[in-house]
Amino acid sequence: MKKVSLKDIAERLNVSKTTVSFVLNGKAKENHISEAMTQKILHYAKEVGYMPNQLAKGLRTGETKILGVMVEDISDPFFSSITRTIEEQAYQKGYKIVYCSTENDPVKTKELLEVYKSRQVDGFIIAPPPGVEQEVQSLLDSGLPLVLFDRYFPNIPTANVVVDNLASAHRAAQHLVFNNYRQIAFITLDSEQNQMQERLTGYMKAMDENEQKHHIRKIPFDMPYSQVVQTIEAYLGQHPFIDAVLFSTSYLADGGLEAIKNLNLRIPHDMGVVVFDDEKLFRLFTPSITAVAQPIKEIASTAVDLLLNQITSGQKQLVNKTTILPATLLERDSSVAALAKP
Amino acid sequence: MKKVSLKDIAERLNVSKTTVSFVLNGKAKENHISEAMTQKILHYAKEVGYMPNQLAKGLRTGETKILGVMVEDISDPFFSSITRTIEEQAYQKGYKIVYCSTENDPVKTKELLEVYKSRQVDGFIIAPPPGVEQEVQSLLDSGLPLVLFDRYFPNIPTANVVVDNLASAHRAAQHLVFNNYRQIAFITLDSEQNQMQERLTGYMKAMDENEQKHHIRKIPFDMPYSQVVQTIEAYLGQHPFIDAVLFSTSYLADGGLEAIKNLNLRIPHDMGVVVFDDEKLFRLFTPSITAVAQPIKEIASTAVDLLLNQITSGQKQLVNKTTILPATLLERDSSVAALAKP
DNA sequence: CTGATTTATGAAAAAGGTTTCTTTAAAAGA
DNA sequence: TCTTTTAAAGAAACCTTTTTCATAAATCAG
Repeated sequence: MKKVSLKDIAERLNVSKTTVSFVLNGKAKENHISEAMTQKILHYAKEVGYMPNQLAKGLRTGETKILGVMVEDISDPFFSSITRTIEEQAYQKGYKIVYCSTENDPVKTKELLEVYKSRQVDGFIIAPPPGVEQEVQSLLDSGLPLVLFDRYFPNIPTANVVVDNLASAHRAAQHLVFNNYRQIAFITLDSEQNQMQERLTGYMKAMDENEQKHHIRKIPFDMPYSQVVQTIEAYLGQHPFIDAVLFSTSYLADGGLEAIKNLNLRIPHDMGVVVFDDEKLFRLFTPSITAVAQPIKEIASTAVDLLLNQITSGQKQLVNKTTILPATLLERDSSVAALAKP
Repeated sequence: MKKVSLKDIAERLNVSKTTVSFVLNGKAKENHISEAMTQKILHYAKEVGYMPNQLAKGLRTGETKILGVMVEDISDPFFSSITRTIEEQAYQKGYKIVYCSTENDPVKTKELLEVYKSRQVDGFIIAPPPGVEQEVQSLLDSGLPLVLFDRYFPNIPTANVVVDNLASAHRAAQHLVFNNYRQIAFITLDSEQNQMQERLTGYMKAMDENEQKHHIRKIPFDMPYSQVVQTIEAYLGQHPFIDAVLFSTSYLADGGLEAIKNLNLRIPHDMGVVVFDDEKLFRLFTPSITAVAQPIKEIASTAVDLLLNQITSGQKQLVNKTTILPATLLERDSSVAALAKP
């Protein structure tokens, strides 16, 4: 049951490795291998269950058929469903993926990038943490196929796929205004990443247009969950006039919902709620939670398509294109006017 | 900025590849490389940012420092959090992971196994689908380090890590009995996998001990979500006397909760609910959902430890050990007696 | 001073493929 | 009949490392 190599086959059949390699790679015809020989080799290879060693293959050809995927945290529902779709799409096209969680840590990310490069992945799909501009630029310079998603660096000409964060946040905030909420808070991460900045801008724009005050609370990025709950609880406690909250990420939303529950505030009567990123169970909540849903499948398959294009077309053409997809506001009970102000 | 190889360094420094390799692998001393030479090489390697090609290294040494992880579906919260912890643990010990979703499909799984073998992963952590006994046995035969989790094949002597499914299900059902529910249904997957069988047995044992009738509904494995909802809705509609449900997986639980909502049944008054596998948001539900929580971290780190032990100790010793971890019943509002029968 | 060690380094093989270049024999063209 | 093509297959280089073995000089024992 030991694994059989191409050399083994060649020796056993008394032919050269060359011939075997040609046949097994479907290049028999163009290299004038006789039909008899072709069949003999094919048959024997199948019989012994030959599988080429991909390391050797990758070493020689420079192609590994592996894509490196880097997300912030694979246990986050948003990222895990994106990754799932990426995996599916890539698999269909004959690619495997290796992935990792960056934890939004630039140091870890840089390490991981080196690891992936040294494993000669054929391309990258990355949700980059802040502070890795240089590394991304250098990937680009070395001509490595690369797609960023969820966030990107505006002054690096990569291929990106994101949702229209500004418009989505604006729409979400506007929706709360329509529903008669008058003191709308925006709870977000203290982050310079562009998706967060855009969501913030969208919120502020909506407030300005409606001549409402800004109520912005920025939570440090690495704060553990229990503290997030406490922090939001304290914030809402100290600002009792706030009658609605827009959460910029589902991580914050979870903490926020817990805080609201702890404060015994009734949704949507005492507090309207809209959340960035839908979660499977939000629909089943009582009341159901209004959410901005990103188009997971589209994001993932666009990213894969863009990447595979770069890979196959020898890159250097479709790059520097930011694909902006629309997000959907799922209007559910947690923000409904009729319920809010009877 | 092109990548520099060991050969490049050797040529540039006018030394042999051997010397460079020894130095860079910390084997300078034992191979009598002079301190001056050592420093020169180290310094230059750092200057040009040398990173060894892992493909070549793996090809030569047979070690890749990569672990293959196969789960049913990476977008399932249970599996994604397990995977996250596996990743963390493995990373700390210098291992990277490649993972894939088997979709519980034996054919896809067999393919993937071949892929991983041909990439020479150092070991496997697998939640196996049904029907891959032969492949698992052959992995074992070829001496490949391997750990199964979540489910396993009782007559294959692998290392396994699971929770005590029988006792957990028994405890969950018993808990419903204590809370005065009298017609308790068990909604599960139509699956021969041993974790499902054990949960079923645990439920039946509890019913028998309390002289209650079995109400078992098996849902086909590959049924799409919307149909799951319909099916459960129909089942509960046709069996109106059922006053509590134990769901054997969170996938079914999601569908079941939606069905219960559609039927306008009040939890826990009209229907007690206990769910296998906790989800982050169950705590925040109204009413909060009672769940059997598996010890994610322990499962993952036990699996990694067992695997790494096999790898480093040249395997063949700790194998054939099934580690059974306890699960926790998180008693929340969806199954509480006082609320149920006022 | 000679033979045995030790020190410091390099040459070459090996891992398992792919690919370019040859080689040999047969077929085709002149 | 002699040269040119083409068919069929093999030899060898190459991708990048690791590792065994060899070599030369220096040191040491006697």
